[in-house]
Amino acid sequence: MAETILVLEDDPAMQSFLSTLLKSHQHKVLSFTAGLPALQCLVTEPAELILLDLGLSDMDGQEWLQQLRGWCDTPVIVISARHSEQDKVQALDNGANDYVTKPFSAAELMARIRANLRKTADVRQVFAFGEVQLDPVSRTVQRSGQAVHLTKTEYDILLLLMQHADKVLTHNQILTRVWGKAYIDRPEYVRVHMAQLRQKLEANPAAPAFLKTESGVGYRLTLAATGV
Amino acid sequence: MAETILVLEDDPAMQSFLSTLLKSHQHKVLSFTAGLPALQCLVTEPAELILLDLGLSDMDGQEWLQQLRGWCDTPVIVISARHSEQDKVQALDNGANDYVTKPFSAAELMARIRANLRKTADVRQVFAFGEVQLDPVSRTVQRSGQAVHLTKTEYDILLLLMQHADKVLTHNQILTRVWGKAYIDRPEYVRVHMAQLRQKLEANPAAPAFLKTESGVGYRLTLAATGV
DNA sequence: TAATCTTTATAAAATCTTTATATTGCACTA
DNA sequence: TAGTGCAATATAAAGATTTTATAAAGATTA
Repeated sequence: MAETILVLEDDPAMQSFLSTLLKSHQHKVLSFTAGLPALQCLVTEPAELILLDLGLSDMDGQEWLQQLRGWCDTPVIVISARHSEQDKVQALDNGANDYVTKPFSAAELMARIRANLRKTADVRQVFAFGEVQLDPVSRTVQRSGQAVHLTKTEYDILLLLMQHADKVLTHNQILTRVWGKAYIDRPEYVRVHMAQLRQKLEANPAAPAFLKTESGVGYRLTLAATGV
Repeated sequence: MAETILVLEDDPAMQSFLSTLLKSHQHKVLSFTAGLPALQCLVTEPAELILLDLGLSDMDGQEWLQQLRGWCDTPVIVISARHSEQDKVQALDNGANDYVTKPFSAAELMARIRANLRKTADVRQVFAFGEVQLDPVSRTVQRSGQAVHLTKTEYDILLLLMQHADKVLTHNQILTRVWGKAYIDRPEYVRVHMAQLRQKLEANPAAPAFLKTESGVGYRLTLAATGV
């Protein structure tokens, strides 16, 4: 499964079109027609990219974008029927990464999605920290050049942390992404597997330099080693 | 002087138009009409962004892009008279970050340039006062460039104060937002944690320059340092 | 069977709450 | 205006609680 994409689109026909298109490219799709539920979803279920139609019914799309940018820097591609220069400029200055006007070609949209995902990947292209390297293509992990065997769960957690490097992932976010929504009251699952990851990847598991605990919040993978 | 932008454009009229436009927005402009000199220039003189017209005379623009991406990940905005879907997709997949077709509006181009510069500069919305910076996306706080560890409660209080900078927040408001409505008769909770925040963030905790007490009311975060 | 995940128990760490004491701010009075 | 006393605040430190780390046993899966 490729990257998760959240689609916030009012019109059912367009929503269905986008959903089909994205799924045919192996993306996981989170579909929303109203702004508030979409924001709430993003808190627990991080997406790699957001498609936003400015014409929402429950709130203004520009406002939605501003609110989102207060805490989330996931790439946003705005899709809009509004061709006016003012709308474009406002959306881009509100933090949108791209602006596509209807009608658009499916191939172009997908290319723009790839371009914007690449950028995220560029930033996180550093699928490495300290002596550890992760190759998402082969699903393998090396430490100081030596292959390290991770179980599926361990690998999934590590990949998730790396995709959101330097950010805090809450227990709920990790549980939702790795185990599923039904597991949000089992933080001990995360703890046990984090301990395993530290055993396998940290020089001193008792004083981790990269796989950090944020007490009361969750875990964070820091790319630059920090003493304490 | 703002960011340096390299313009690779064949047509003298367009080259001159872009150059004037960019300079009027305080950018430093490196102008080229041929591909090879532009590549050579980028080796020694790094640019923050590249505007590329696909219709070059000495080589194909798509090829130029491929060559560039072999070693350089500076954002590229393609400007082209070619409206065909195939050209767009190819350019984006060759590593372009955006694609603008002629004719375009100057305001839109500038907005797209800002959007593409933003991610390089990683200019997220950060709250700041004095030497302290708070990044809500990564949930981190720095003081004079050094990471400062705040507990969950300390962070929650600081974020709340920053979201309402320069305004007074009463004990009740802070208690309600951070602990919950049941805690409105425990002002001592706030006091203890405010003292902690001052220890960690103020140069002289006993005479705070930013985290101010409003006796009998609550607390205020002032953005501009004040003596007393 | 071997590998992995789940569950449990216990120890350790981090954080929060509570308390005590010192200090400050402020209204009121002489 | 200076002084007095009360209320509000600052702060350290102890105690209590929550959260986390870790090992290891049991359950599950392939």
